[in-house]
Amino acid sequence: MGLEERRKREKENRKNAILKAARKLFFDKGFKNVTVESIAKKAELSKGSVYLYFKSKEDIYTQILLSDIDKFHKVMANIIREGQSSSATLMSLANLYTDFFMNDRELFRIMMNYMLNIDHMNLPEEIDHLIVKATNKTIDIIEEIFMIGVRSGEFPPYIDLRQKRNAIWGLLNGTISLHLFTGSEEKRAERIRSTIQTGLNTFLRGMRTPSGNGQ
Amino acid sequence: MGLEERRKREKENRKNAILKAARKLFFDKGFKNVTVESIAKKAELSKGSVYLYFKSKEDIYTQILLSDIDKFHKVMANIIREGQSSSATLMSLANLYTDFFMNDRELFRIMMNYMLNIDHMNLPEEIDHLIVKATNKTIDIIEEIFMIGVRSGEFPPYIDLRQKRNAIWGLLNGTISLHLFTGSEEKRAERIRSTIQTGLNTFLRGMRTPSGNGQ
DNA sequence: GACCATTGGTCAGTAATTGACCATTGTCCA
DNA sequence: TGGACAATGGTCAATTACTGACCAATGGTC
Repeated sequence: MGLEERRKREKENRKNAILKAARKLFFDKGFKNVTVESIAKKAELSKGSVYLYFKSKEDIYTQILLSDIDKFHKVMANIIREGQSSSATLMSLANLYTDFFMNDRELFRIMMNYMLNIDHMNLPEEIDHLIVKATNKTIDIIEEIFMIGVRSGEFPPYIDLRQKRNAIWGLLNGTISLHLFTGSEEKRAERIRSTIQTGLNTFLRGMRTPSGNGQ
Repeated sequence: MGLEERRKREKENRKNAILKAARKLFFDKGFKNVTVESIAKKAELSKGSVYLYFKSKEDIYTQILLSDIDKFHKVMANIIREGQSSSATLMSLANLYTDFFMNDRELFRIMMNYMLNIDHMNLPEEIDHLIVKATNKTIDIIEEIFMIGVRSGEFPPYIDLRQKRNAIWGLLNGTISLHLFTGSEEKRAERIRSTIQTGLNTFLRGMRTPSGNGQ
């Protein structure tokens, strides 16, 4: 409760106000279409003040990305739980993954761009690396879930892990892409979730039935 | 959500932080024993800043008094309700009155001082006047309640209103004085409330029974 | 390829905050 | 009694935070 402490706290608050304003704008309009002036306005500050807290527009952007990637990892970290079937785990992964990117369209767009090598935006090396890592994280987790399923006998032992993993990853991201940037806001969450849920269920059923022998 | 508006809001917040800190200190220690430096510390500001928002220590004090007197009037304003016996009204007045001053000992002390002409503290004329007015307010309300009670037949018509009114006022403030500045904090509220409640009930019973004929 | 609009970034000017300092007052002790 | 001293209300020059007019670079248009 000191005086120095109060000033530090207020600085932190200012910075957060800018980040909050910027996040919303970036995620609504994308990096290029947001002006620093508009961020300042939304944060109820002057443009000059924004530059007291961040050294560039890009700096704001990368700090948001870093913090969101961090959140992403936290969300993904505890997906795999004891005593839950791999199918159920995959389903909860799909739901969490969808929910996360529903609230962070910009990050999704960026990850997709990286995946597709469209546009590396000239972000610092370090950020590049982290984004790639975050992108791969989901793939790794899906593979891990499949391995657990095979080990427990839930899935046949002869499946091609890589293939299944990629199919699921594609299903997830393809569906999200399709819905996230098209159509109206209304009931978007429901549409994505139900599409993914039925798709995933169908796929898993296919894996377990003898006719669809996992190949 | 403009920029000018934000600054205005923040000024208001600063001022309120000072008032909040000062109120607590004044009510704990009394005007004389509080230093401006201590107010500043508690509000996490420098002494200089306090003087940006208030022109003197006394100014802080009177602003708190004014705002508290205002609150007091708001609390007292709606005591009298249709369809409630005068006894019940008196009881709720007693409870509200007690609760109010439990949280504002300093104001109580000041009002008592004024009543007893002990110390007028050199507050501006205007404040003096308001404090006297607030003090008298309670007396007037008690009298009004008695009059309603007489009119409705709840109390005998021959009672001396002034006498009864003064007795109740004395009971209230005497009890609060006794408890508010002595003994331990623990269960103080309960002690005051129960003392006043039984005292008031006894008094009212006395007024209604033929033997205690209201004189 | 000249003009213009837009916008990222700068910086001199302004506002808010600080705390060392001063003047006054009350206290204590010789 | 009076003077040394501590405590504290109030001031103000120095520091820190914030602002917005301005500049330079960029991209679009005719």
